[in-house]
Amino acid sequence: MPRVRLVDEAREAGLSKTTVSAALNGTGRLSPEVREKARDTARRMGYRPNATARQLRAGRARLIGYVVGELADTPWTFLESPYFARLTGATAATALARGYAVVLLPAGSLQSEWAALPLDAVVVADPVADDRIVEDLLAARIPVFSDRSVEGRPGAHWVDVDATAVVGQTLDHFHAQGARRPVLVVPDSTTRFHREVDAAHRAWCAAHGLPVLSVRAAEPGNGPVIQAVETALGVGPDRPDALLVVAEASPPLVLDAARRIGYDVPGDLLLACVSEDETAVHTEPPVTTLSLRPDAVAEAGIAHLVAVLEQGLRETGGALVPVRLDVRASSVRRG
Amino acid sequence: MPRVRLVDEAREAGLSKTTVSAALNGTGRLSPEVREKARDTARRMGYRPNATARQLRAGRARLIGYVVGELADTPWTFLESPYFARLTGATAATALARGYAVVLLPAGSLQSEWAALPLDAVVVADPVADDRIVEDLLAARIPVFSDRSVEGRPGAHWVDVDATAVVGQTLDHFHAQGARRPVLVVPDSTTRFHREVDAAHRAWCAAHGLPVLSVRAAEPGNGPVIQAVETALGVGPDRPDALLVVAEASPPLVLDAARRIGYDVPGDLLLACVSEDETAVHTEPPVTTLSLRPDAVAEAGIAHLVAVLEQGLRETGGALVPVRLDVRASSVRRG
DNA sequence: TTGAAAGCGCTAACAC
DNA sequence: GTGTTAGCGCTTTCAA
Repeated sequence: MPRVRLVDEAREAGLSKTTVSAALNGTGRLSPEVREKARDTARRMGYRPNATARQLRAGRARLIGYVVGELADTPWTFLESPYFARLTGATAATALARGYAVVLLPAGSLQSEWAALPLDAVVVADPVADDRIVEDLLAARIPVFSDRSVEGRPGAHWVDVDATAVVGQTLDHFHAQGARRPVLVVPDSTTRFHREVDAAHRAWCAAHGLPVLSVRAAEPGNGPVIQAVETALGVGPDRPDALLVVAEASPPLVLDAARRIGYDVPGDLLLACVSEDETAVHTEPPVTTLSLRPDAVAEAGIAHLVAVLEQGLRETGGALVPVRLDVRASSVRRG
Repeated sequence: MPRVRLVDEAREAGLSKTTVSAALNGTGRLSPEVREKARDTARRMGYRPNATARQLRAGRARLIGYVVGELADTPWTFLESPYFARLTGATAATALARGYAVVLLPAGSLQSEWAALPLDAVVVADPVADDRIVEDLLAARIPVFSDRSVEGRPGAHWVDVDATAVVGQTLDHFHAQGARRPVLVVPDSTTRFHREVDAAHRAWCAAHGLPVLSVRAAEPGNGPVIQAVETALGVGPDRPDALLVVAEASPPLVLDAARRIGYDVPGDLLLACVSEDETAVHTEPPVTTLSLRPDAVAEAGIAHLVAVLEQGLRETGGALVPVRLDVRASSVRRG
């Protein structure tokens, strides 16, 4: 039993394709009776327009690709990071609300994987340095939306997190709580974000006349980061009095590590993690987090994308999305 | 500058559409020179076939929808669960390898949200009880792939996790380690999986002549589950000697909770969590986990989907995917 | 107010 | 071997 087509239902209703199409789409000038009749017949026959045919006619498929760089080696691990999980969900939801569907693409996918898809644009959530995908997409004249690392390339647009604010807000908060030896833990990755955090940290310390204390985790992921935390907290006679972890590590694990080394949080050590992980709320004490606002990033990105696609917006400076510090007991001096 | 079409490049190469099409698709019988010439011209002009037109011709878009039930109230929170994160990634990767792209759909989405998409099938990862989406899809004659709860409905196919094995393997392991008062914590949800776990637990306890100890968390999510853990471990004079948490809760949080109440793990209490969360490896001691094998579920599901779509496979019994117990120090008696 | 016909870009019979 | 042609199912001028 083949699917009901527009012609089928037109014939059944004794009308023409044109009339039925207009009736169902609410276009054209038709008498109410005819419109009603067409709709009735459609319902009765279970007619559903063929999406592909419509897309062909329309010239666009309202489909956007979504690529994320892999964390560690395994593609898709990214989704296990609360930040990317939320970014992904928020992107899909926002896009859908604007009439665009999102298809998931693995990082490092080849032309052959996405060439068969009618993509209007592609969002590259976290471009991996050596990934060819951005160039390939631009060469295929598919608009790319990514982070600031694509800035300046024709056809590429960006939205990014304000890395300077990340460091500034947290260290200002530590400072206000009396900390004078804050230490930073950040992965030794080539990601633009981590480089910016590092730079912002140096600048902040210089501006405040404090020593630049920082430890780089060998790579992202809980294992290496926890190790780096242990290193950071173990240093010499002058122990740090505050710790900022910018690595999406599990807050309970970081807290446990600090305790194992003999710190009381927040007594001897103020703690804050850049993380979207809700477990931070459930530890004892709850852990202060700095949210990168994946939902806001997604919204800004999709808004930008829609503007470019639908109003042919050409050059814009991109957008820097603000972050949010959620102060909890782990970074508040008891008094 | 409009996009290069097949006709454009045919004219440029001095060939017909047919010839060029055949040359690029590797079909038909063409002289090597002609084929090469066509390919050259295509490359030179930057010709890329229009995906929508191909789909229309082919009759299918090789696009599948992917819907997940929301955890708590917020749609998309699911992605923050390591299980669903991996299931999602594995589904997308497996599907893509088979030539199908996956589009992300929010739970509870209306017809209007997916009707405009040329979906060949839809995967419903975790059907929410009162979600109309499954009926709507089936009514639209779109094949649905989901868990066992759709069993028996025409057009619906399933793959599921073996809930009995989840409970059996873990409790057998506890029992072998000498535990005689294992307690189960499971969310009080209407999810089929949780109901099955509950039933399997009763059956196992009855079969082994042990008391049925269990506590239901008010809902999924770390907060309620940790509370339930506290309740479970606090009970009366006969304290439990083993704890199984089937709720995708954060292993470090569960461990910390047990400690706060005064348990030594694994001294007084053996601990295992059903979880894909890799933080389990990094606690002290590391936490035993039972993996629901989201990657295996995805593979089985997509294999099934492809068989149905491409070989018109009709009735099959569905598949039960095995689970994997990763024994770590938290559930091994010292000594 | 309604209908006939062209055409979106591609592929595959079928003729040459 | 290569080209001509007829659609895939839909929307939309344009004519009646």
